This record gives sequence, structure tokens and C-alpha cells, in this order.
Amino acid sequence: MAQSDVLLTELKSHGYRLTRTRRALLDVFCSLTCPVQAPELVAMLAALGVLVNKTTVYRELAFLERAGMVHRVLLADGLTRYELARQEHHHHLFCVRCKAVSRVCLDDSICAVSDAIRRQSGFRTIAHSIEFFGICPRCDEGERQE
Amino acid sequence: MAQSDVLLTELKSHGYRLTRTRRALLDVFCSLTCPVQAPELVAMLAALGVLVNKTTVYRELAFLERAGMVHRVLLADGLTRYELARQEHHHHLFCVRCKAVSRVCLDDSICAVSDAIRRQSGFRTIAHSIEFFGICPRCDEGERQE
DNA sequence: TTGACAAACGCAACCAGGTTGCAATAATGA
DNA sequence: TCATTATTGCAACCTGGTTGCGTTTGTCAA
Repeated sequence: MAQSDVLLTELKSHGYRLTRTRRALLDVFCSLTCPVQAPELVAMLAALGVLVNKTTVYRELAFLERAGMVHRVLLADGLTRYELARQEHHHHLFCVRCKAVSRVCLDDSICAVSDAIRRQSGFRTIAHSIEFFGICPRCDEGERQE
Repeated sequence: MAQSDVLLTELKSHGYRLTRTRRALLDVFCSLTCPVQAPELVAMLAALGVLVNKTTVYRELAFLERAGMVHRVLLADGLTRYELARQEHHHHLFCVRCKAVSRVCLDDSICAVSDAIRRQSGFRTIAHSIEFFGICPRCDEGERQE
């Protein structure tokens, strides 16, 4: 069973409807390897022949976020992106020049820091985000030739 | 000499003008303990009797960023905030409920991770952001009483 | 002190991401 | 097939942020 079907089945079992938008959106998310913005999703769906209003996409993203199936990713440009949740825990490397996003997996010990902070602050810390940004090898190359 | 005067002197020595807006903005930044949004700065300046157009504030923020005196901070709500640069290296704790921001200082070893990533990826990593978000003790309290 | 020059400014118009209210549509279970 | 209601589209709106351009104002030298 494809990953998107697993998610659809789960939604169905909770009594949610399996709409055209919802199916297409989960399909797209399952095929992506890096976080995307909502307006990009509108365009991607359109390219697949699924014409959806931006309002619907925003509402669907909020829905999928509540359902724990996608989550927000914030990178150095301040725009909101979304990616499939329940993936292997990872972080992002963002090129501030070409805006490309790649992923990195860090040692668990780094993530353990949030436990230390939780104890220190009294915060009931629910998440953390460790994002790195710089200039990727390709852009760096181009820059030196200028 | 006040911190803001040090910065003004530095700008002056580089040939930049010391305008009303610039002085007021640096004063405000030096008195703050957490990152602020541009629209908040417009309001804060107005409250001090310094009426400045939002365009000016955005341009001034870009200027101070280029001059290395302030930098952007991204938190879990995706809005752009600014804070004084050249402070002790620290990270932020953001309450997703009341939007309060507090700061935490982490062990250097965590920051050393960016070196490891730089080697791994070929990225010329110029910065990182480690932000934690959750629900602060006050909001947590309120929530349990509901 | 004055005047010239360019940096800095205000304004209006604009753009993009994101939200809201409401009426219309469509997925579901009976 | 029908009733119910979750989901959708639309239009209007909001906010953060940007741009072009004509005006103001710091600065420095005369």
C-alpha cells in the first residue's frame, strides 16, 4: 500500500472525507523530498490537473497539521513551508542564494538538548527547529567566478 | 558611553548620517531584551514621539543589518523579528500560545555541530538557528484550569 | 552661516502570503 | 436516491513587506 493510501485510510477511519483535494495533496506530499510553500502547492496541483482554490489549500494544510500528518518548516527566508510529518527526524540546510533546501540528519544527542531546556525553563517544550543556512557549493562556485 | 552611542559613533566613522530615526531606533534596540517585528518598532517609535513611516523603518532595518548591527530572528510563527547583533550567542524559547520570547544560552558544543555539517555538506555555512517552541509555564497553568 | 550634495525620508501604490464569511457543492451513510 | 454536513470557491480583506519618485535634511566645505 502506498504511503498516501495509509494516510487516507487513517483519515477515513476517523470519519473524515476523502476528497479530490485531500487525495491529490497527500499524493504530492508523499512524492516530495523537501518542504514546500502553500502557493507552490496550488501550482503543483494545477499542473496535475487539480484546480484548487488557495483558500482550500490553506484550510487543508491546517487540517492535515491538526491531524499530525504535515508540519511547518521555517527557513532563513521567513516563509512558511510544509512537509510530511512522521519522517525520520531531520533538519534542513537552506541555501540563502538559490533557496534550495536539503536535509541533514544529526546525532540524537543534539536533540536531547531540548530536554535540558525543558527542565531549565519550565517550558513544556513540544518541538525544536535547528536550521542551518549558508551558501551551497554550486552557488559558492558561481560566486567565485564573478 | 551608552551602547547606542558606541554604535552611532561607529556608523559616523563610516560616513553614515546620524538621523533622528537612526538614533531612536538604536536606542530602542539597546533597551530591548527580546526580538521585535518591524511594525512593532513603528509603534514603539511613535510612542516615543518619533513618527516614522514604515518604509523608513524597513529600510533602516536593512541598513543596520548590512552594517552588522542587527539581525533577523525567525520563530515558530513565521514572522520576521530583529534583535541587536553582537550579543552573547544565544537561542530563543518561543511560547506558541502567548507569543512571549525568552532567551537561552546553550553549551558551545551544540554550536560546534554547524562545523560538522559544513564539512559533511560542502556548504559554506554562515549561520544557524536553533529555536525551541512550546507552551510556557504561565500558559500551561491557564490551560489546565480550563 | 550658508549652500550644495547625497543620504535619508514620506507617500502612495503595489505585491504576496494568508484569513474570513457565506453561499454552493459534493462525499458519505442510511 | 436522499439528507446531512464536511468541504469548497469566491470575493473581499488583512498584514507584512517593497518600489518609484519627488522632497527633506544631515553633513561638510566655503
